[in-house]
Amino acid sequence: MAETVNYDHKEIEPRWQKRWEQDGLYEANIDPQRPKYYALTMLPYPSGDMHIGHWYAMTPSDARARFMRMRGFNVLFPMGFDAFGLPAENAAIRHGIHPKEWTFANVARMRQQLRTMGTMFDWRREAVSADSKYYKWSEWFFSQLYKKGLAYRKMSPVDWCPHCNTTLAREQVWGEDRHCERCGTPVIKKNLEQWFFRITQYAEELLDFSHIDWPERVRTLQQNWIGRSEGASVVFHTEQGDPLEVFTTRPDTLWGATFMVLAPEHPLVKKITTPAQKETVEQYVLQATRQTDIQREAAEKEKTGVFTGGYAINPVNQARIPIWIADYVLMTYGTGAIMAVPAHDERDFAFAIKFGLPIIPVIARSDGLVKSCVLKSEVQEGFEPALRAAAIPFEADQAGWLVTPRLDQVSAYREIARQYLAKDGWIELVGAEWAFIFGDASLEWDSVEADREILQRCQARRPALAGCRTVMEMLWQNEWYRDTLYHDQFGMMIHSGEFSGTPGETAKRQVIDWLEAQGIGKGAINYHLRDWLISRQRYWGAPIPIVYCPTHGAVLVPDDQLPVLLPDDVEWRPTGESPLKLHPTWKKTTCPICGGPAERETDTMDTFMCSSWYHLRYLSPDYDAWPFDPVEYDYWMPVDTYTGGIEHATMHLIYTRFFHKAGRDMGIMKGPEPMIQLRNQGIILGEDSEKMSKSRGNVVAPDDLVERYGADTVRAYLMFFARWDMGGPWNSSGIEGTARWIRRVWALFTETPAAGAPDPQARRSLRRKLHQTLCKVTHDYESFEFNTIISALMELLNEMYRLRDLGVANTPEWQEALDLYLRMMAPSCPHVTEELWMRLGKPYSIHQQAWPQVDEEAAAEAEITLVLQVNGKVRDRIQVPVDITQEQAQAFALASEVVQKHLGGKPPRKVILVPGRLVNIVI
RNA sequence: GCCGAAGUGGCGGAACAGGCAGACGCGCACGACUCAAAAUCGUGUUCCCUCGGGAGUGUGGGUUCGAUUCCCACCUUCGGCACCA
Repeated sequence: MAETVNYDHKEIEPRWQKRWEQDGLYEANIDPQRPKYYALTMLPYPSGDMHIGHWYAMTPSDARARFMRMRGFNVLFPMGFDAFGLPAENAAIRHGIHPKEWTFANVARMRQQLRTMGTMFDWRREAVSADSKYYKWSEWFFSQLYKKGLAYRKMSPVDWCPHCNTTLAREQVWGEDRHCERCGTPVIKKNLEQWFFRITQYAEELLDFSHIDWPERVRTLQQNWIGRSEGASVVFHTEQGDPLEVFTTRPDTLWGATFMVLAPEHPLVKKITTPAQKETVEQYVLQATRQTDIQREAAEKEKTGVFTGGYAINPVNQARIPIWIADYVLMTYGTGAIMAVPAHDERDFAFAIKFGLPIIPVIARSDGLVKSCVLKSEVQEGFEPALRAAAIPFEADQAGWLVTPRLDQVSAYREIARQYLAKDGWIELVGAEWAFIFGDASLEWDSVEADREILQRCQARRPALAGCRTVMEMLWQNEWYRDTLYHDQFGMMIHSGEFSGTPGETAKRQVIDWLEAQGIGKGAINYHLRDWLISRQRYWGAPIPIVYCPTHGAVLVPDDQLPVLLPDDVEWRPTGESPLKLHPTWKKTTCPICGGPAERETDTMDTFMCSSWYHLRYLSPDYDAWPFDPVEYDYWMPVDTYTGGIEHATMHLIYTRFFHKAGRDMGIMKGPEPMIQLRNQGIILGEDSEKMSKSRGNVVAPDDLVERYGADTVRAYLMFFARWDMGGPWNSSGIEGTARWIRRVWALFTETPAAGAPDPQARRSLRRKLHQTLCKVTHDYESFEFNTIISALMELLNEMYRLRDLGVANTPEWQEALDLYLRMMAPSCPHVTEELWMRLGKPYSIHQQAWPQVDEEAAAEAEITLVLQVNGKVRDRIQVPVDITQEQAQAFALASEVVQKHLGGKPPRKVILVPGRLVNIVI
């Protein structure tokens, strides 16, 4: 064996990287003989420098792709660049470099850095989205979507970043202050003609995750984002006779709809507003549309709104109810109009209390809570003893009684109330039971008319209530009642005509059926998901292949004229307008239909459009007849394993699914989903536990680490230092552990074995540990538990060091251990294992070797440690053969001195035997 | 407010399916080698203790012979959504 030399990553790593590239070791080609495996990791944006986060995302993914390759799969593991986007333009503005130049220089630099990681990327398949031979097909996909009616243009209020001078998609607006994802500037609303993709058409299908193995977290995020609500759409009519459709999730509360609210932008607002209200309404509308979202937020959710003067008819009970407008109703959801049920909707309740609109409870409380506050002046002597006699719970104070009858005591309580009521007094019950007991009558609070009558009677009796506009407002003044007045639970319907008494479980369904039978409404489903806004008023993106002709309107650029190329000579300084708009000639063109003069669309596409199909371009980046080579597609697709950050859950990961499904419906793609298995890595924070950022100065530069420790050490440390899906704060001293491990591997594998008489026991131990480790490492690679892979290998190494001193180093078992150890280590540390593999005289390359098979027999334990417990506490441990019988185990346990001592002569009451693990003696 | 994830030594983390808590590593302490340092190697390292033991996986309860693991309530941290009718 070669003389011992020190481990020198600087010599080893570049040498093997060069050799692998020369040999095309990682080139993946179609091979029908072998099962394919498409491993994909999210492509980076070429921001200039590789971040440790890129390494964290890519190297464990690479290790797993290598593992799959050793397991016999034909693995495709490609890489590319998501190269369009704002930072290129911002850099251009700041440093005066052309975005194209800046981007491609960064791509070149990052490509270099990526190569130092020792990954198995097949670079022949690299794709760069800003390359015209790539974006030609992004444009082509736009055309396909347009032809299919999935791309459309509309005037729409959109989020606009005043710093980036562009619109943003809903998911690119972050945080409570609604700031731009890229630059942090709070966004404003603008009304613009914009292009959208009709992703909402796929909302229902996107909720179906049955074909994919994705983390629960991602599925939940997508589910919430899509936000499906089941309910009914119900048609009200204005007094003028115009239909006014609303969506509600609670058709069972229809009888409690005491007013309606329209979004300020609602088209009917003008028509229903009465002359008297005209000015107020116009002012409110103006103010609402002018306000930015931040201003709306700043209002602390205090409800605002104005009455239009118009009325609608509630179709279930013909009640005439006022129509208001308020900005808490959004034009973008449902129909932009709601029926307000203030008794059972929190927002409507707040609005009604503020503006004095009537609130009628129509759903009974299901918790049975009933409250009745009785003032001394309202009752005669004997009230309290009567309560006591009936065992009705109450608290007394100077002013009176706070009575809380149980539901089964309510009728008894009503009787007492009637009996002891003072002249001109009244008593109310609130909560699960609503009643107003006057001397001459008990009034049901079941309609707006009843509300008025009850209020009048109360006000007549107590002038202090003169300021109250509704019964609920009166009750609301009593602090003690507050938690009992409003709820949004399902429950038995009350005050709802013939539906009163319908139980909560079936109410919704029954009302929907009835609405359908009556022809006034039907079951309906609504989604929070909005159509995907793709227009960006920027230069550095794929052009939207549309031409505007004065006679023919928006016309697609014919496929044979694609790509619409970006001009190089643009003025990119920020003006608030798209640089393409300011270009002197670029937008001037001719209409593809009539040949007359026409103008190009000057907006470009959201970069998420480009990244929605990059996994297809990788298949054949130079193919020019189609976005991808169908032969490659049929072999490689779908992606078997996709890895990347969870931050894309509601952006890229929804878009790419939509894209695939739309493509499938157009006959371009195949199968239900583009990516079968998804796994997310966590985020590495700075050593200060804060997000890494240049301004904080806590950024960990991978290049420095590679220089100092080598790529293998950095790779292993990234696998070892945390659970991969969790991430966590970086710890710079921890890497010493993996560095030491690799040095110890190197030392053991390059030393000349000492002669010695092999101990048969040690030889067996070595094989046992070796195959146990193999079993664990195999399992952990399969389930992405990278940290325990490295720790298992460290354990095995420690054991090998121990056994080496017992003379096993000259045995076949030792040779087997060296061989398997390197194979197991190869995916995580490709360079050092290749080097040691060569030094052991084995055939090039270790990365073309098969993953070893576990020898179950060798891995089996001969002896086990039997834990002896007394009353569930560990008292002793003994070594016993694995095949020991239950009786023997019990006998051994009782024979233990320590156990006997703890038994203290008492007989065991019970003995629990867990085969192969423990004996628990209960006394 | 709603939804989700996570709380284990000084630190990162481990524990298959209810059965030995703290694997592996960092750090630290002591020792060996060295003139010395680095590197390397060895030993120890949850806490308390009267050296018999006792306590201990965010907190408080519960189920069980036995709970980091299951159930209930709560606290803290992180992430997402947020006037979505």
